[in-house]
Amino acid sequence: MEQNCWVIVMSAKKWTKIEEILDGKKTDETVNIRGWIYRTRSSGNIVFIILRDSTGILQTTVKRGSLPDKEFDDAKKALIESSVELTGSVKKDDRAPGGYEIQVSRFHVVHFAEPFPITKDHSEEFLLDVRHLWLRSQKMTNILRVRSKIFEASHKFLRNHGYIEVQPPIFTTSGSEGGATIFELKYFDKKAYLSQSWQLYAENIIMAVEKAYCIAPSFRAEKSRTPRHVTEFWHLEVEEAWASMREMLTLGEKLISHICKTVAKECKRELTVLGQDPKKLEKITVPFPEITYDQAIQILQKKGHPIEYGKDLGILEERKLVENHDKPLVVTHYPKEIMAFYKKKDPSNPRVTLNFNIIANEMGDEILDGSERESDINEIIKSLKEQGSNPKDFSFYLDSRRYGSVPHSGFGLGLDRVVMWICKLDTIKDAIPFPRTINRIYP
RNA sequence: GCCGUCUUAGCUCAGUCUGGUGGAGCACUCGGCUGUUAACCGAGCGGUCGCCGGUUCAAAUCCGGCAGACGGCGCCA
Repeated sequence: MEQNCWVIVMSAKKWTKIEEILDGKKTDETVNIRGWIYRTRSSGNIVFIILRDSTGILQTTVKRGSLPDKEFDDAKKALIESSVELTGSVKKDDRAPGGYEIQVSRFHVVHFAEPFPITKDHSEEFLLDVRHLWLRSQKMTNILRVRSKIFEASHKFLRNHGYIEVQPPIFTTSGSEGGATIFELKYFDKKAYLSQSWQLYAENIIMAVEKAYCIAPSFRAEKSRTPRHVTEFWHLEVEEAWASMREMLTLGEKLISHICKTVAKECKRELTVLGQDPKKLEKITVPFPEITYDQAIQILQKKGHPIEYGKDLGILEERKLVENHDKPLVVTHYPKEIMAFYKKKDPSNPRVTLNFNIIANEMGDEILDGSERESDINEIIKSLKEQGSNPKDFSFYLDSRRYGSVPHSGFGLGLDRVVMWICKLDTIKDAIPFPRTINRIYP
């Protein structure tokens, strides 16, 4: 009964965020705060409890005699991650981490936590096993904030430029990147597949709305064991009728630049904690340096890196190319034979396609991939047959070339890789809250 | 798909080379401490040494097989 009254009284109170206290806005005031125990230490008749909320961490001191004995005893025995509500006086104190502390006069444990599995010694693998709990860490919280801002900036930018957000299906009947890497599942008594890309739908959608985009998960059953691959990733895709390769490339560069500048401006604190310098991101301005595939091969050979014309650029080549760059690098006009069927041949050089890749500086991996699309239905059917696909499975897609086909272009941006790049993460697994990889689908 | 490494307490690891009663730190429990900084001091709790087989008087340790995980490359965003 007594406890219920306390809850009612507490819930009527105003709650102060830890951030406000650390900013010095509440010094010498009495405040109510609530959160989770981040660290706790006791020494006889004083307990130091570092409390965490969504905005930061703050030391609180609980002294016997300054509050009811039962509350002192509760404070002493509450384990890490217990949830608490407390009242106390804010004091500036250099002995406290962050420079401020609360001297507690009331202490209410909302829930006594069981021993928290994450302690000071842990491996990357273990943290993935308990990812649902590790999300509470300062590192993951900061990443989630930056990630949210990247998504927000992307939506705003594209909408401001007149693109319509159109949601694609996730259940599909055919892939776009070749059959080997697609997830198959039972769809009642039929086979279905998880979407690898919205592109085949997008090329129809633009015949209606002209400028379209989506942000949706894409699924790839690639057995990739690298720090840059997850099987479920968030894909930002843009498709536009009448647009040339050059127009799409320019849009992609502007989008990336806009994301960087927005995050640099609005997530300064998070970036700094994560080890990224916001000033570096502010300097990601358009245009980006640009080379053709042919030039890339020449540069690599000149640097003494063994590669032959016609071989796709791997991570080692891409890293070499962006060495000492402070902006992403654009590579265009890859050989036709290593490109997907829908990429348009360059009329002035049929050996290559009108495509572009954007490689992130420092990280050295592809984040954006785009092209002008092949508009000749016979060329597409020929390419589909060459890659072993049955054109009949792509009938709805081919309709986009049957009824008023127009030149058009588009690109895909790997948002998780953008998060990884901007937050300077060692692995893409930390860029997404619950990563799915070749061996992990839990939690 | 190719190559490499690893598997011992809830977590992080030593111990394996050179076979002989399974260890440390953290976490947790109990005790001590009125200013700690992932506090400290003392005690306690905690194990099918990944699994199966072999060698041996004796295997965490040596040999064979299997499984799982991690890392690098390829494929891709």
